[in-house]
Amino acid sequence: MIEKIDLDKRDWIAGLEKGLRVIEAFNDAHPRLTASTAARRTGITRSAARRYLLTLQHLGYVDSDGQHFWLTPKVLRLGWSYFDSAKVPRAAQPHLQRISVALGGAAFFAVLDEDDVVFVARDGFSQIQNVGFVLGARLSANLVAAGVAMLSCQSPAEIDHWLSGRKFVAYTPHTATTEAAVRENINNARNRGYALLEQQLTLSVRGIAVPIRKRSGEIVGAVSVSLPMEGETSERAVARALPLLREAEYALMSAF
Amino acid sequence: MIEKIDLDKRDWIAGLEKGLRVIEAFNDAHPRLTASTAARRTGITRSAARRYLLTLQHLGYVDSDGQHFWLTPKVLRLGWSYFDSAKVPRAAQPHLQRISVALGGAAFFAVLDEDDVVFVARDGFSQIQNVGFVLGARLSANLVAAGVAMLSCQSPAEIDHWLSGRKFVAYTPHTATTEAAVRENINNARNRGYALLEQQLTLSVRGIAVPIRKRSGEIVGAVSVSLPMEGETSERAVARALPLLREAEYALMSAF
DNA sequence: GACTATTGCGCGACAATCGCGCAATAGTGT
DNA sequence: ACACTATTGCGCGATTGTCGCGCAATAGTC
Repeated sequence: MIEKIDLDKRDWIAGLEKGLRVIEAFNDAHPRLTASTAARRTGITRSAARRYLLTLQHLGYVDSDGQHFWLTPKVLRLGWSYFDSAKVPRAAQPHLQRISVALGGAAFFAVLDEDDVVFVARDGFSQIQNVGFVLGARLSANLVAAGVAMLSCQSPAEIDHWLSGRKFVAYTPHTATTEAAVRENINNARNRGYALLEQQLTLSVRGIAVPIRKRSGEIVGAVSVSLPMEGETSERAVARALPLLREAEYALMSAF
Repeated sequence: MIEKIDLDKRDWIAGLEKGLRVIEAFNDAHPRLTASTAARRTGITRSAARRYLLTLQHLGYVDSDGQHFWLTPKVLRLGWSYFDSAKVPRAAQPHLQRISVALGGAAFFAVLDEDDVVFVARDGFSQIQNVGFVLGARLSANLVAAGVAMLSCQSPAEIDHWLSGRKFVAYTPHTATTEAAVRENINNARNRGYALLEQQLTLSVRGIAVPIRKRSGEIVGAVSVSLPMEGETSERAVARALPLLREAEYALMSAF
C-alpha cells in the first residue's frame, strides 16, 4: 500500500487516518476484532491498535467485552452526516419522486466512490426487495444501470483500469461475468447515451440510467430507475423512462 | 463540554476524537465548512481544524474547493461497516421478512443510540414513503413505536432524563407534543408490554412494536411493524401483529 | 502441568501535533 | 479608491502525545 502523499507532513494527522482504518477494519468477515486482529488488519502495532480501540470505545463508537470489540450504531452518525450535508442527494430528491410516480418504479441517484456505485438518494418502492438498494449501499458498478452509465463516461484508460483484475460475481444466470460482456454493456451505454441493464442483479428487473454532469462536464452521478420487466419490452420501457430521466438530467445539470 | 475520562491518558488518541468531531460537525445546517467554521463548531483551534480537514481530504472523506470543505460518499463506508459487522441486524432479518410478508407492512429492527431511535434492519415495503424509515436513519424515540417500546423498559429516572428539556416536533396533527402525552404513550406501552402508536410521524399509519431483550434482561432493540390504518381497527391490527412480533421476540432473545 | 499465544500495561524516547503570529488575501463600507 | 475587518495559508519553536518494546499475567491446548 504505497500512497503518494505530497501533503506537507505537518498537515497530516496520523492518528485520524489510523483510527478510520480501524473502523473500516470491521466488516462482514470480521464483525468483532481483538486488539491483535485489528492490528493485523490495519497494519499498525498491537499496542497502537489497542489504544485506538479503547479510544473509540470511550467515544461510544465501539463496544467491548474486554476482549473483543464491535461497532455500535453510533458509527452510523458518521455516514448520516453525509446525507444531512450533501447537496447532491437533496437536489435530486424531487426529480426522483417525479420519476418514480410517473413510471411506477423506484428511482435512484447514485454516485461513484472508487470502484463502487453508492446509492445516495431514492424515491418510490418496487417489488424489488433486494437489500442492495438501500441508501448508502455499495455495489460493483457493472451490476446496476447507474454504475454502467457512469463508467461509460470515463476514458478508455480509466475503464481499463476499472476492469483490471476485477472479479465478476454472478447474482443471476444473466449477470455479465466476463470482461468482454461487461465491456459491451459499457460500450452500449456510451453509444446510446443511457444505460440499460436487465437481470444483472435481480431476476425480472430492468434498470435504465443516465449519467449526470455538471455544466463543466464533470460526472457527478447518475439517475436511474428500476422497473419490473414483465409485460413490457425493453424498447417500450426506454421510451417511457428516458424522457423523464433526461428531464432530470437537464434540471440537475444547472443545479450543480 | 466537561467529560469525565477516567481512561488513562496514555490510551487516549486525541487526534481520532477530534477527527471524528470534525466529521460530525457537518450536518443539515452546515453542509460545507471552512477551516474557521469547523474550528468553531468543534472547539478546536483553526490551525488544527484545518489540519484535520486536509487530512480527511487526502484520505478521500471530504472534498474541497480550497476554501470550503464538504463530505464525500466515502464517509458512508464508515457507517456501512456497522451493517456489515453488526450481528444484531443480521439476526433480525429473517424474522422481519416473516413479519412483513404475513402482515403486508414494513417490519423494522431498531436500536437506541443516545436519545434517538436508529433503524438498523428492515424488510418489506409499504406505501409509506417517509424518508425517516431508511436504514441508519435516526428519529426522536417518541415518534415511532419501536422507540416508545424501548423507552417503556427504562427506569423512571432514565425516562425523566430522556424527557428533560426535550422539544417535541409535530409531524402530523396527531403527534404527541406535550411531555404528558409522550409519557402516556410510554406508560401505555409499559402496561401492555407492546407499543402502539398511530399517526405520530405519518398520517394514516400505525406502528406496533415490542422490545427485544437479551436473556440477561438487557434491552438490545425493538422489532416493529408499520401498517396502514385504513379499514382496520387498532385492536384488530394488534391481534394480527402481536403474535408475530412475540415470536420474533422469543427467537431473538435466545440469539443474543 | 508445561506449552504456546495472547493480553494489559509501564516506560523512556522520539516525533508528531500544537497554537501562536506573521503576511497575504478577500470582502465591505464610506 | 481607500482604509477597515475578517479571513486565509503557512513557518516555527516548544511540548505533549504517541510510539513500540518488553515484561508479567492470563487464557487456551495438548
